[in-house]
Amino acid sequence: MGVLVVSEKDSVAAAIARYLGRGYRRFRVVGVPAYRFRRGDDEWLSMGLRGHLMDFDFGGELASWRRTEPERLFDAQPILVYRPESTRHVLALRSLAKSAELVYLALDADSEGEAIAYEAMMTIMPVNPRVRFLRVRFNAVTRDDILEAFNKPQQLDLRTVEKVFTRMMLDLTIGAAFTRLLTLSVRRAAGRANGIVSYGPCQTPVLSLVVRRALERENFVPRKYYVVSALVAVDGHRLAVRSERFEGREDAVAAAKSIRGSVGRVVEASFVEARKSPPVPLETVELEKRASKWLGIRSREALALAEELYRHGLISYPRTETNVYPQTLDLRRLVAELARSPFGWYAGRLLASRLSPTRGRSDDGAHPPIYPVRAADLPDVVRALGRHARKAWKIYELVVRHFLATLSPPAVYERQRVVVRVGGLDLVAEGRRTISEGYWEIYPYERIEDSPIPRVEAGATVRVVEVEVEERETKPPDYLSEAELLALMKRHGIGTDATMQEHIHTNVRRGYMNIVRGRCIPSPLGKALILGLNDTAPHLADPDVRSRMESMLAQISRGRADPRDVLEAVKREFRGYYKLLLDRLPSLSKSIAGSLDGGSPR
DNA sequence: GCAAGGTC
Repeated sequence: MGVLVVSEKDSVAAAIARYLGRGYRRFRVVGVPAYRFRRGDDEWLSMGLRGHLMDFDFGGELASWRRTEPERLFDAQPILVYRPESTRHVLALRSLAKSAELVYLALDADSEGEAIAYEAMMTIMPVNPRVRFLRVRFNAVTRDDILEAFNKPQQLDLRTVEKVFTRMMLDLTIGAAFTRLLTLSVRRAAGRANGIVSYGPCQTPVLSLVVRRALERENFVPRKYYVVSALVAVDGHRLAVRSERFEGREDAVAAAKSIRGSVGRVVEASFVEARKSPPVPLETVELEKRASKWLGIRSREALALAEELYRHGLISYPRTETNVYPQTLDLRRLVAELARSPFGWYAGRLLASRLSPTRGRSDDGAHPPIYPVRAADLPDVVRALGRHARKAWKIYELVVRHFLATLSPPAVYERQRVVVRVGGLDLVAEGRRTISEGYWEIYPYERIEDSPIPRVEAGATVRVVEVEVEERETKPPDYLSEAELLALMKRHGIGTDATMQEHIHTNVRRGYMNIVRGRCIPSPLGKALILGLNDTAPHLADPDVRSRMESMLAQISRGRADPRDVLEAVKREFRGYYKLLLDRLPSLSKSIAGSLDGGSPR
């Protein structure tokens, strides 16, 4: 019998051939890598796609921005077409499937995988109408998981396919309708012939988060406040202490005067042991946040570098929302492998202990967390990656250190707090002292420097040695950092692990914002767009539009809603917003056009 | 030329 296994990417196709067969041969069909092996009496083939084969688009008249009124897109039916860039994979798939009797759809075990499985099935059926299809689902590309999945084949989940296709149609319809409307009217108002003013249910809420913070910062009015700071003598130590805030200078001065040269008592002295747990296994968004915060590498570049490292077999698949190691992952073997790396001094030590990894709470069902696969040093990475090597090494190092940290003990430190009361005034000193470094030793990014205060006893007498009033000012919030933005996107459910950094980048590409030293600074255009939308149809820029849409879509895969009903309901909602925009279009486009002085949309 | 989601 002839059997074909279709997976989402070449790396998985190769792994399947390796685990299911006893030896395999790699070959190419129309340039696409494929694998041949025997299993029992059967002849098996395995090939990987490159994600989706198909996409929705507007055809004919609907493709014309000028001839079609954008609002008409809400009534139109987008068509499913093959992506031009997947031609070779379509041909290869048909060629390999032509004589198969059974096709295993071994795409990733997530929603997109279900849709891609359907696309593969649609592609094969015309050339081989009698073939049987089975769906296999595994949530880690390990021998055990894959063997088990093939022992328990399942059926394609058509409801999930419908959910994904509905989302694709909605995103296209909504994105195209608003982008065309905004673009054409802003061009008219600005007297320009080019430039795009886009709207999207992910990109625009992201921009809205950035603008919101920028406005908070720019509208911030600093306020002066005062604190009494003093140096007190206690038990032969000197201790720097500080009062709470005073709104008025006179009150602070009076309080300072009242304690000058006075004697008081320690009313609280707590020196308590506290622990900081090591991080949970690494998922994409965390990698991006940490790279931005600690390495100064932007999310988009961090993911691109991680992909390079993955392609060179140095780390596991970098697009994942899972932060729990699968049971089947041999952690000890990985640590042993890392013992040969520049981090071997630490890995070797871990090997001597029992390995108990931290664990998070999310599992995307398709990929394990990001972990190092192979030991490498800087020269190895330079040989493999060439010109990107320096930054790639920093990412690799982060992945290795993070992995080892998840297997390490917590950091233990002493949290110190002393309150002295002089007259009626409480003054506080806080400090900390490390007791045991724990995972900080391999994960210095999170290390907190010691700032110990002397150990004193409650009840001890204190004498004020020096006292002064400090004038301070409340500080405006900083622009949103990229790491904060990623965290907010995750919280609001905007985008996926693989796309979050793209939504940020789309805003940069469109000229809506810039990232300067890790901070997101909106441009006048970006601000004008968000302020304009907030004035006319605020729901369009609401950080929660995406998650509301997603929860409606989820009803489809749960079998609780008909896909056509969801499609119509969401379109009706957005068409309502479209009408609101139309009503105020002249002033909206004028204000956006006005923001373009000196800059232009891209 | 529009979006967001896969993959490289």
